[in-house]
Amino acid sequence: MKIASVIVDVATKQTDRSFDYAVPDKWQGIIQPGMRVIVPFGPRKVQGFVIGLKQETDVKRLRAIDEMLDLTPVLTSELLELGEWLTERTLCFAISAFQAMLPAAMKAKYDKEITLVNDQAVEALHESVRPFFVGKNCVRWSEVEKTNAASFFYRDIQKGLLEVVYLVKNRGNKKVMKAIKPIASTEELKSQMDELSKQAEKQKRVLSFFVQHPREISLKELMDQLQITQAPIKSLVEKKLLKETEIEVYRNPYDDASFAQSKPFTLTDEQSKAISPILNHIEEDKHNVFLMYGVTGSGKTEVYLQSIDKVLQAGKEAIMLVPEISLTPQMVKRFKGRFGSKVAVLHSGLSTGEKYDEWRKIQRKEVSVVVGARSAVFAPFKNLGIIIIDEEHETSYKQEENPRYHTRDVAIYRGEHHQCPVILGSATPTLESFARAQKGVYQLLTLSKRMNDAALPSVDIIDMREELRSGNRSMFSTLLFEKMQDRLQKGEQIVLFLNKRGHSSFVMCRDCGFVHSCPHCEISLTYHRYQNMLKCHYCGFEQSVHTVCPECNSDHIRYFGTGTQKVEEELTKMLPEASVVRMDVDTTSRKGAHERLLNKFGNGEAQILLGTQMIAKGLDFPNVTLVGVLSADTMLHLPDFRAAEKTFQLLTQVSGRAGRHKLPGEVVIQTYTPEHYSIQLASQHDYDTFYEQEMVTRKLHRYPPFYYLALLTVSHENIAKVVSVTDKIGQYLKQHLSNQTIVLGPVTSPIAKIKDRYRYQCMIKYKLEPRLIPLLKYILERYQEEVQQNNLTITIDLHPYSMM
DNA sequence: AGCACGCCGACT
DNA sequence: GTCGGCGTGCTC
Repeated sequence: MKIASVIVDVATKQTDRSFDYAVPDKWQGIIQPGMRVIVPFGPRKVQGFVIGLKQETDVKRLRAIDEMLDLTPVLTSELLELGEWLTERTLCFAISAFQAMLPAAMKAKYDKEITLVNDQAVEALHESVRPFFVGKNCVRWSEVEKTNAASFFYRDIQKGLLEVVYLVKNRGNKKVMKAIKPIASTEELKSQMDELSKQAEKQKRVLSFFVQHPREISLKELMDQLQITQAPIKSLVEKKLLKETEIEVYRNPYDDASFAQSKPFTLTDEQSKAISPILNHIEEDKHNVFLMYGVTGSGKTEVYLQSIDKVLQAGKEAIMLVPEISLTPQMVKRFKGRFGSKVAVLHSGLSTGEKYDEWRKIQRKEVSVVVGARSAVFAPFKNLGIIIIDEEHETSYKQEENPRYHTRDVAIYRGEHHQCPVILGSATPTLESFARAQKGVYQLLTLSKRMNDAALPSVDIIDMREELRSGNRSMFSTLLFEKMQDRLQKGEQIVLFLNKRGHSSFVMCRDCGFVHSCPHCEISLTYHRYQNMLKCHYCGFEQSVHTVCPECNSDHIRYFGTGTQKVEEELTKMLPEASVVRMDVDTTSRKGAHERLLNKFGNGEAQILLGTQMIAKGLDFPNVTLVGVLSADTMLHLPDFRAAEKTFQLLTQVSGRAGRHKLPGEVVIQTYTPEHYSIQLASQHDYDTFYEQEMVTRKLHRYPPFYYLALLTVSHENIAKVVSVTDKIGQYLKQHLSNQTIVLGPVTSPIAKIKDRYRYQCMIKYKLEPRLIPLLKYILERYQEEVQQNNLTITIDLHPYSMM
């Protein structure tokens, strides 16, 4: 095969196809589909993926592959096919699909180097260029860019004094260690040993070591073991008896030794009943999707663990997906405890290099279980036996950038390919999944009882309007405050939940109603007390706080709404004896902060854990007996048809943090809309009724699971442009789609402007619309010119999770 | 996306 | 007559 089809790393519509390259003779039979290569592309060099090999091409001026980046393919044939499927299904570029399947470390970085053609050229260089070449003959372009000498460089390049060299670099990569191995036979080593002079005592020791252990060993280890320095080893290397090599070492974010072995539990009757169809499917290599609907604390994890165990016994591999694993070191502990070094962990808390190392372990077949977040669904296993998605309803399973895929869809694709079961687990399944289970598309498995016969916590709903009327203006209701005092006295722990970070949600002038909003985004600024700044949570804009209103000069500036910072302040005032751990994006952004904060709470140093979304899931602390939800309605009023569902899920998940062990748990939910069914039903732990009721609403308003959705968003700096383009697209869709399909809009996005760009959208609701994808593709092509020239962007999200 | 090429106005 | 601005089109 002399010709390779390559997808190049240039994410544009025009280059979203394969380009043919000649395979140099030296790589004939070595280059395979799924490998990364460096190819010349126009005047520069880019990274690319080989997607196929062939003998012939119509291309007249073939160029040759420049470099091979991999010795074995990084994408298996299954993943190459999956990439194609993703491209089609999410309307993304092929290159984006491939890159999403690999760790970020494998993405190329580009740079240029400017080199001197010859030494004499220095004299002729422009005077502002010459200083760069003192004592060296090449300069990084990135260095030049920082200065204003760029144009003089161009001139000298044109004059032929300088030359441009394009570089393609692999990012942070393998970490290697020096190692030593014998290259002579054991006999030879022995005889050489005798020939050494008496003074070469240390060299003898080294040789005798390799006679006994004729294997590769790291230099450091060898030196430690024999209590010697590098010198004697070096001499032996020079004598060509030993060889210095490099071995790949893994950065080990989780030290395997530190995980206590955990033994399988005996399953309850309910668990055994749930697991048996899964085990059957594993035995018979059969694909099916199971929805494991189990209340919080019902022991879903143990079912996962034992299913995976079965898969490993069958010599196959397992993928375990969790929403965001850095949140649950507890989960990692359980998996490492059960499966030890067979487990790789992939999540956002790891550095680029660490992620790459974990990925390499999978590729090199050194592990057979992966525990990880969304992207771990692409783990390059070849013999998959099961895929499990825990907390199936979590929104983080949907990628909100290209390719906009849902982990569940990818998991099912791979499950079909490998003929293995896929398990979706949740206490509050998405309506889509539960409806499919009801229809028999998925097989429903139910766990209705908590482990250890623990009761579900009792829930009190507090009407905050009543509190206000009776004169309580604090953010804690009387009941919640009393209960908090009680727990502190008993030495038990409290979790407080509020899904708003920062201090206040908006700042308003009470005289004229002026609200501080971001000049680049149509959204109010949030006050951050710590830095005493107003911040935009969308674009990062910051400004200092005015003491007088910029509109009317009044000094009646008030801070409305409550964020985690404000609650923390209030807590230290009202309960000075309690130690509080605050967890939100602001306190957990630094690496390892997450785990540190959780440990502080876990080992009892703090009594109160206060946090946003991120503390709602997966945490399991036996001493927590009270959970307070400070404001249950913040989510309910978002412009999102899933608002009720998300509220229900969140309240149920948060409540589930209480009383998971011996001590009974209590939950206090504070709200301004206590009558809302999602709040009422969450307090009664009644998913089934919630499902019924929410389905009625969805049917009425023609939302999923009754209809599929597609969201098309157009953005541009000029509002008139956005409106006219969106309008044209809307018209076109309305004309060409079936009359059962509903095209809504164009309307402004929920956030009308982000980073100085106006945003309009069309929503498409459809049941059966085979022409939708071709039509959307056509639209993208049709507006390609404008996209390129005018900086217009069109984003299409098929099956969106967020309407923003 | 980059990058070259080419056309046009402003200047030595 | 030359430099540098930016619109246009191509990359196997």
